Amino acid sequence: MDAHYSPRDIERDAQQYWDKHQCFKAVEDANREKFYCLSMFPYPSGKLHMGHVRNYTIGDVVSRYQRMQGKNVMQPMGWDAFGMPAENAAIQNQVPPAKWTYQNIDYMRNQLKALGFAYDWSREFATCDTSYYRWEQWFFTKLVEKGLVYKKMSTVNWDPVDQTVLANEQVIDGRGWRSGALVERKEIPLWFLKITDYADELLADLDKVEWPEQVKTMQRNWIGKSRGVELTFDIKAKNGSACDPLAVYTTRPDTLLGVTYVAVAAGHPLAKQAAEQNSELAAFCDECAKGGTSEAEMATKEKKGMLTGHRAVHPLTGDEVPVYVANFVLMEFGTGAVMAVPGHDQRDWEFATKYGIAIKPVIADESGQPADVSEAAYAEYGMVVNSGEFDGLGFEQAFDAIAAKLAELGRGEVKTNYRLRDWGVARQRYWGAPIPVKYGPEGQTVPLTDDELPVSLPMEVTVDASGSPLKKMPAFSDLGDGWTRETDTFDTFMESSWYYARFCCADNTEAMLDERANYWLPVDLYIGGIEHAILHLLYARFFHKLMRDFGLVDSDEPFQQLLTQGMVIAETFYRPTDNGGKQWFNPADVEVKRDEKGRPLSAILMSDGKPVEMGGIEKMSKSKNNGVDPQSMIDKFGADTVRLFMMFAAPPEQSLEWSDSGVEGAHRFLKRLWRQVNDHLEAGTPGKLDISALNDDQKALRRKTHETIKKASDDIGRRTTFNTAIAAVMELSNAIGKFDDSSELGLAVTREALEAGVLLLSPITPHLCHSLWEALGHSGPAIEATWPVVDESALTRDSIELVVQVNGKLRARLEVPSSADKASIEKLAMEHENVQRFLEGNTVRKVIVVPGKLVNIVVSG
RNA sequence: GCGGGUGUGGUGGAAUAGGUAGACACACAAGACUUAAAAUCUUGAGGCCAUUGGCCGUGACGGUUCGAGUCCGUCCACCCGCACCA
Repeated sequence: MDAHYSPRDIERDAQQYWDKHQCFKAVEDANREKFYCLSMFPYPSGKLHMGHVRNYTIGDVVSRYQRMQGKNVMQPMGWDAFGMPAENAAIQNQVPPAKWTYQNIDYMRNQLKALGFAYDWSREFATCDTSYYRWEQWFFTKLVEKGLVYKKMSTVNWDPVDQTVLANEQVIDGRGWRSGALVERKEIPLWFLKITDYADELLADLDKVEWPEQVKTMQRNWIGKSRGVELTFDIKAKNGSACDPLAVYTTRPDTLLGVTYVAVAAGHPLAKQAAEQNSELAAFCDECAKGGTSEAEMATKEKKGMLTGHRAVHPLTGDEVPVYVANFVLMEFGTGAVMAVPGHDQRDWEFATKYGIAIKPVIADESGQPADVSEAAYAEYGMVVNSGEFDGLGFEQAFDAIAAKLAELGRGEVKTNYRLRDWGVARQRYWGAPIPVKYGPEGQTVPLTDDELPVSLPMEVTVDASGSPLKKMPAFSDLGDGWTRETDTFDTFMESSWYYARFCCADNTEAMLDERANYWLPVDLYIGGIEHAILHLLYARFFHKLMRDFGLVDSDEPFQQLLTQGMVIAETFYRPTDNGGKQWFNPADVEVKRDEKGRPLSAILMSDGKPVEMGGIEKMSKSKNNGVDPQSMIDKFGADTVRLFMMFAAPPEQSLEWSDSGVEGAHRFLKRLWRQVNDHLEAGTPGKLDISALNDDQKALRRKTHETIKKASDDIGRRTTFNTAIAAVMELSNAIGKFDDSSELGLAVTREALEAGVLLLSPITPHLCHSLWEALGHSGPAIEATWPVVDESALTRDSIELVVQVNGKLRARLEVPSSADKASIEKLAMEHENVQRFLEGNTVRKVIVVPGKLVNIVVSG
């Protein structure tokens, strides 16, 4: 072998070998246990960033490990290719989105190949391929037939200057990112999928998957199943005209007697009616329509309200309470109105305090007295008070009694509610899959038939910032005879909701899915960023159930096990632009000045030497331009070093602030391992590994070898903590370095240690290990080798170290025979000189012996 | 604001079921090799005091326990998500 480690050559050779032998082509085989390992496919934004490298290395390590366990592994890769950045690039650089996207794909595919990921490239596709989205269009028309699709009015962010719909991301401080205009909320008709029909199953089936508990919790909270009461207040209109009763939903009917006002959304009929004769109120309602639609924006903005002049009649007491319009109540959530109990809801309390509305406590605190609500609301459950016939009841009894009373009066009923809302899938954008619907001259809405599909997106297009280009293309939208085509396209979450299934049979031109999907599904391990914990994963679960109910797949859930990778985050840098926006600069182009403790103080752009603002540390993204391109690191150190360093930096689930200091250390380790194998081969030919003839040092190294196999197997196979597996192999390498024995037996022990180290590392640094395995004289490639097996007999020790504590503080270390019993350990511990010092003048109360670990002597004076 | 998470040396992190805090690295320092540098190798190191050793120390403050980085409570900081970024 070459005495010098040259990644460029060995990585090329290994990749050529895998390619030539089609090592990673996955073939269905009913007789073998399958393992479908999937990493979330990337948006082709231009270049890979470190978050991708982390994600895909994790997937590759697990795939290669499972392969060495004898599984039939499938690891595909593709492109989540529709989305806004392609349109933004088109506006900026006049490149058609398709061209831009496919160019990016070509570049990024090469980067993935250079990193040596074990993908079955024969299954690759991009979601912007007509051959992919045509099946999505087809499936959508089937969902329309099943009644799972409907159209309704919905609110979007409207930029009045650019005359276009904005994504939430494009609304910054309530203004359009490009125009700087104040964003308005606008109602337009949009297509929805009935995900709420599946809310209960989506909740219940979380119990069937092996996902991190935190992700399940987030999904449960998102679905937000609650039991409450929907009730109505009669309305006495200001001008005496007739009004429909006002419906509200509450999970706290026990506090019903504490209602002191009700609030409605600005778009609520009651608000509109009141505003007709009240210009001040009309102005307030207009103001409520300003700003973005995101929930975060709603929840953080100042709570404001205004009296409508209407009065609401309490359904139980008959008391009248005022009706407000409030900017935090939204028409599309629930009934568009809320009852307010300022005594027992903090938001209501703040609103009541601001507008001088009465606050009435109707729940007792721990003392049994009405809760003190003078400083804050009391939101705990407790005994009902100040509520007439319901006084003295607890939460459950009060809930039931008040619900029963309302039902008896015909004023309300118990209702299960979900926070989850139906999925709006229509986007007013060009670069997405066209929604396969047409509209007739008499206002008909008709899904396209099979022979009218697919609807291909026109590729020749001019994109500007003002609305969807499809709307301006009669060649696309005008079907003749008064018929027009839908110009909205699908939410890109649609494509990412079923791509995992299409990978199983990506070459099928006759059907969306075939039997191969049932061979591979569910995905055994799905790996991706924690930022997808709710939306993408929930939509994909929903889509899977839709496909199941359509007979396309057998399973209930798409992803059996989930590994949520922590974000790779980096500092962001920007300069304000003239229209109030921000121009973001890449960390690679910025120099940061730090104080003596390493904290960043200020930053300058290297190209002009002028300062830039620091925008905080955030996940690497295209929009904030803080993605670090791995390419220069690959070029300098090779793929194995980048993979090793990435896996060594932190455990997968932890977020990771990017810094490339330390990458040299990872490279140094690989060079050392290379040299160790080389030195070993030059030292002579090992003899037979005669275990019974080993001396103490040989036994010690052999024990280290098998301890390492044990730890690394557990770390990779069960814990997925690759950093500790790498540390263990580094320890083994250090032990080999200190082991100086070139006897035949010594070389045999070293050989066993080196071979174990090479195989344990091979999922992480596959190219290097491919070469080393060959150099160690094996005829088959490392990827065909089986995972090393622990020899339990090598793990035994003659003596072990125990620590002795007195009152929990470490006072001595003892070397005792492994066979020592508790009594003799206790005796040895007591006799230790330093322990004696702390026992002196004290009485021993208790001695705790934890076998193999420690002795704790509890004393008191 | 709401939901979910994280917080350990100068830095990344380790401690897996409540039992030795700081494994393994990075950076740093000293030494070896070298005309020199790089590379490589050896050694050192949480802080404070000290001779064996001691005291303090895992974001802050409390609690449970023989024993807490780990469990519980309150608070602080940061990260992720909040339905049109993907």
